[in-house]
Amino acid sequence: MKRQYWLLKSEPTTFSIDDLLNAPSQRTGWDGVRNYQARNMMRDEMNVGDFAFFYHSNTQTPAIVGLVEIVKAAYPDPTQFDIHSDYYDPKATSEHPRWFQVDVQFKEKFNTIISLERMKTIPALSEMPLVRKGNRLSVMPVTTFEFTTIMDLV
DNA sequence: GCCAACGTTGGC
DNA sequence: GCCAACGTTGGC
Repeated sequence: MKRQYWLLKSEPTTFSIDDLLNAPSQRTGWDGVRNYQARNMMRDEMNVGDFAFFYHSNTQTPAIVGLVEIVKAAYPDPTQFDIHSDYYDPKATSEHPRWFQVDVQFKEKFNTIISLERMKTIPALSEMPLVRKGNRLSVMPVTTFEFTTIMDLV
């Protein structure tokens, strides 16, 4: 199957690339996604073997900071059932889970981070939802062209 | 099913 | 901390 590319946003104060670097097996469940469009992409389109950029949002310098690989396809996000979790969803049941996550594996932490500011100046990246004002999607597709363009900047 | 009110995201 | 964008909720 042809490898697809994605971008995953995370607030570094919640979960950073270093948290992933230091995680057991450098692997984690990408939990907490609570947006239907983002969920649908994870659940319906992401495949094991796909690559995703790790993006730090809501921070001083928003930027792509690394690369991860999807190592487990979508399954119910356990935090939706955890009453003590910030991500608890009272309307979700194990019979009818509402939210899904994938597992990601650390691949690379970039020596050069690719800031949002820089990406906005690159014409080849102008179609990315990321660089458009007001975009809030936390999971978004990246084209092969955009992927190689960004990897050439690293 | 419309749409106003409200809440959240996330850059700045 | 502000606020634009936009998703969600709930009254009707």
